[in-house]
Amino acid sequence: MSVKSLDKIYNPKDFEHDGYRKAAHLFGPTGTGENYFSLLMPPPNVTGSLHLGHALTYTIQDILVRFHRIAGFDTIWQPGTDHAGIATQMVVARDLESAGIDPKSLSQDEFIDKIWEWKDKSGNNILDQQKALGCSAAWDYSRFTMDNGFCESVIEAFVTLYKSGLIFRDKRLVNWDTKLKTAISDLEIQNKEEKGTLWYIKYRIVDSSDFVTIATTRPETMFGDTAIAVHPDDERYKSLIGKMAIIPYSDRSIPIIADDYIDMEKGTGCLKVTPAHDPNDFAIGKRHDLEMISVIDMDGHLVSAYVPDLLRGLYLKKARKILVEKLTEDGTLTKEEEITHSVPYGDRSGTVVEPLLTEQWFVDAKAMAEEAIRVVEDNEIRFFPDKWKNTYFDWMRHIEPWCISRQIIWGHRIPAWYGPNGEIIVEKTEEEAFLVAEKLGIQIKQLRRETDVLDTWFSSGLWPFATFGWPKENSELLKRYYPTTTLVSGFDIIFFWIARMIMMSLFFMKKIPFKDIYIHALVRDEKGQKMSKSKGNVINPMDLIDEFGADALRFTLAFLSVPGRDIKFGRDHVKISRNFITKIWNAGRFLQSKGVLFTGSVSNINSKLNHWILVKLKNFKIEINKNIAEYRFDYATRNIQYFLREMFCDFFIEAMKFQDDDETKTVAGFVFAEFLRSANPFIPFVTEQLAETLGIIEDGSLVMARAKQIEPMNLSDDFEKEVDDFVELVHEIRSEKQLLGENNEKYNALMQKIQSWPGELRNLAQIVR
RNA sequence: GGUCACAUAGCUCAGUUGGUAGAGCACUGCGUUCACAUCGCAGUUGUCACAGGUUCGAGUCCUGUUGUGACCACCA
Repeated sequence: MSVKSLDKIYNPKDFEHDGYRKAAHLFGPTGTGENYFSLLMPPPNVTGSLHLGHALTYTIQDILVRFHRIAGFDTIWQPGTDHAGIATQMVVARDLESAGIDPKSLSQDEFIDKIWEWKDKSGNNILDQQKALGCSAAWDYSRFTMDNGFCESVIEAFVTLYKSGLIFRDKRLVNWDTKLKTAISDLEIQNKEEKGTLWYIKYRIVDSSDFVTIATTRPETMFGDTAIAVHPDDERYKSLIGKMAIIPYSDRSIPIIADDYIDMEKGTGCLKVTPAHDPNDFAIGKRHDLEMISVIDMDGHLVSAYVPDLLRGLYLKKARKILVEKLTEDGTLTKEEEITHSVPYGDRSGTVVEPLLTEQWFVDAKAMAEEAIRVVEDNEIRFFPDKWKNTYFDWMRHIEPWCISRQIIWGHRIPAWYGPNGEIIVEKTEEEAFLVAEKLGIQIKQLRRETDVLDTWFSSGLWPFATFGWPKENSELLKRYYPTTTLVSGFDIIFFWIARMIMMSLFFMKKIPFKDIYIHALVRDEKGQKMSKSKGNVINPMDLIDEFGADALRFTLAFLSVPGRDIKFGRDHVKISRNFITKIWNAGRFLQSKGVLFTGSVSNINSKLNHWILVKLKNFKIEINKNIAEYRFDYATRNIQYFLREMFCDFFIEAMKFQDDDETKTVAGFVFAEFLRSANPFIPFVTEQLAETLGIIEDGSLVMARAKQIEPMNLSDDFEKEVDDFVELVHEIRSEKQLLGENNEKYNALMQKIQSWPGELRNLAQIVR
């Protein structure tokens, strides 16, 4: 509904805000002009629906984009979605199950088709919600991390990194998710504090009746032990070093070795070393060149020829229970102790993660991190707030090889082929791989294509340049909009995404991907607790938009965005914002009823009142521009409130009721129009609706998004102080009247003063009332 | 164990180079006068966590303590 007259009170439900639809074609880049502003939208997972965290991050991004667009920058806000490998595959599998379909009964291709179906449905859902929030992204340029062009980018990146020696294949200890049956990276692990048991177990010394006692929380892994380690200076065990010990229920004997890593205080001071199933033991194993014996399979069963028949093939938990019973029975287990320790869980699956020895693909992150650290040290890339760079450095300086292969089906398939004798061929296409194979004398039918896919974050890491057409040589978008200007993100993906983008961009583009990184807060509930489905305290932003309007939600989120502090979000805040937006609406109604014209030019101002409001407007614009440039959106919303309420409504509009000559009306129209422009990034729907209805912009073509910046006039501050004094006197008189009534000496004196105020302002004394 | 935050009115929070403590909500009183009751006008509310120090002067700077939270590492 388009309103010509603002004859009713603002209610978000009454307006469809079709200004958004009309302006949508203007959201893309123009490709012209000197300055550009380029912003990447962190691609939401295709599985997702909008939550308040999204609403916050998109609001901040849209504020930046609209602000720069209005200021005349050529602006691109690059949107898209992420295929989110594991997460999506899980959600779709669950969806199929609830529809009575067993995902395992589908072929791989059928399953992938189902995922694409889901993606189309879910992707649109997110898009609609982003639009409802008012996001002015370059929708026509939207990308998906698995669209055709992006697939090419990923292949190119992988092959280039491989041939540069930065991607390698290796047999290492990786985090294995026994439920999803895939490797996952260190970042995808959540450690949880848990109660557990520490078991003390005796190992007999070979050719002796003596024992050595170790303490362990995982007795079932003892069949993979290949040493017992003690500290070289430990007087208790010095004499044992070099001797052999026998693993219970096994005829296998293992050496007792000395290693500095051992802590004499912990447990018994003797550590069973299981290199294939523990990262620290793996390191010890490497140092001492120990055998690595795997006794756990990829489903989480205890397997291996070294495992006694009784336990072989059982799930770990079951095997542990039986083993502990047996050991207790025959006195090999001497002590049990309750302890709390932390246990690694898979982020997505929620099951215990097993360190397993498998062949995987890795990125040599250490090599790539060097330059990525330097650009932040040298302030080529800056964090806002600054403190986050410490978090970044901390991780980057201790970075480990990044495991990028996943044993799932939804994702970018690794472009590698294996020959019959362990040859590895990595090429962009099958044809090229075949050519290489021929040269090596390998028959094509002997080649086996890698089935693993890449970690989702490998493709997301290419987002800053792949979205703009890389590796195409002639990409105009890449030339014009890379590097991007700013990145807006939550702290939770500094490692997952931001660090990877910086490393990838520096390698492939030889230039930083963005100059500023704005890290926003986490949205919590009113009590400061994390919002989660299980707690039932999740607030759906769409409900808030329905009830209070997107403008109110946006304004609230910006208002609460204090750097370095989490947001405690309550719906009362949104209501307050809605009330303020009503205030703007009503100011517009008043001006319209006064017959104000909004297109007049302002020059040769005579009235002090008008001069005053213009100075206040100028200051307001300076302040808000400064605050947005410094990412202080909380201050900016306060600027908006203060100017509109205290300056414009409470004094200027009230004064207008006694001074409504043509000059004042022209100034009022000018000031209000300029206010709407400044507030538009925060309050797009209502400002656009008002601008259209009041004739500030041409009807039917909402070019608010491209409004010309009107340079602040060269105003002197001459009259500012006098009117400020006058305003203060008005407050003083009202206060006096309220406290002591109208018949007292002080009140009379103040009234006398205001009524004999020299010059123009005397007429405004009536404002006291 | 390491790192980083935070602690200001009943509540949520500002306080940007050290100079008489602020806003909104809540609460109290008044008010429907040419926008606005989704409102206006006016008012009440503080050992700025604690203890020291620097300074003419500290919410602000320094040290320590307590409490809360986050992240990283370790966990035999």
